[in-house]
Amino acid sequence: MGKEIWNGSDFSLAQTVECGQCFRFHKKDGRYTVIAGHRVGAFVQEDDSILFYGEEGDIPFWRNYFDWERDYGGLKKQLSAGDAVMAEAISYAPGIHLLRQEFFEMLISFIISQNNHIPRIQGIIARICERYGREIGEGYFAFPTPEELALADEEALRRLGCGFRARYIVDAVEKAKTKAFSPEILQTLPTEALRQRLMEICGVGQKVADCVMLFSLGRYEVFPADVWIRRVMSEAYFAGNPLSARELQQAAAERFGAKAGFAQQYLFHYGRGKKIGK
DNA sequence: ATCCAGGATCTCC
DNA sequence: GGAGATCATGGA
Repeated sequence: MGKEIWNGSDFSLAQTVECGQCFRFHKKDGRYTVIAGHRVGAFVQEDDSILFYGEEGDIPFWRNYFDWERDYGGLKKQLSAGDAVMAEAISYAPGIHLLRQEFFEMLISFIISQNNHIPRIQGIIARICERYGREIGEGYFAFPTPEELALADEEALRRLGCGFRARYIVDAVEKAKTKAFSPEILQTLPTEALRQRLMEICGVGQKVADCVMLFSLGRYEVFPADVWIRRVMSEAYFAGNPLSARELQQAAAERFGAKAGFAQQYLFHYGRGKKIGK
């Protein structure tokens, strides 16, 4: 029997897990098994109640992981005010929370994400974990640490399907082993300096850096702009006209300010789900 | 089968 | 500093 570990509105387990921000979960008749770092937990949602099946001691971790303490009701109200497109995007999936994921896992995962499909990204990450991560019970594998993934050379990563991203991962792992790229040190940097530091890694451009900052370092003001976000922003606010990266970032900053990262996730899931602009 | 994906890099102007 | 080709791979 599951233990109720959360009860509240403004949260959907399915929407949060399936909106494209995390890649390691399995769904089986309404029950989501989520793997985060070296932890695995299973969850079922019944109305506003979240039931948990897993290690009792991990509950504080999962409460933080799902970002349950934040006032999403107030956040959504603020983002929707005077913005019909944003309001529609939020109503499309009003239960999305931004997960608080692990730094190294996000770094490698979003390097893999470039010019790639989400199902394929999930497959590559799963193979990396099975090959280099340690087993954490009944067929589940932790995401490898930088030291563990350092055992993989470029050729081995290519065999797992990484393609041209293999050498990017090698460089990312090499840097992630150094203190300068530890999340603790990175977290001391202001956002722009942090972005530039991450972009020192070969294969990390602004989009990947922004995803890492948003999903693992709590930089909620950043606005990762992928193909779907470009389409949605173009359709929603610029009458379908293409816009430069600078124009897009400026529009997001003006409209969404310090909450741009949340806006981005609602817009991304909405645009991708409804194939806006495609 | 052909297209394309939560882009980044390299080249060339 | 901006536009265009190129990069591996396999799901759709």
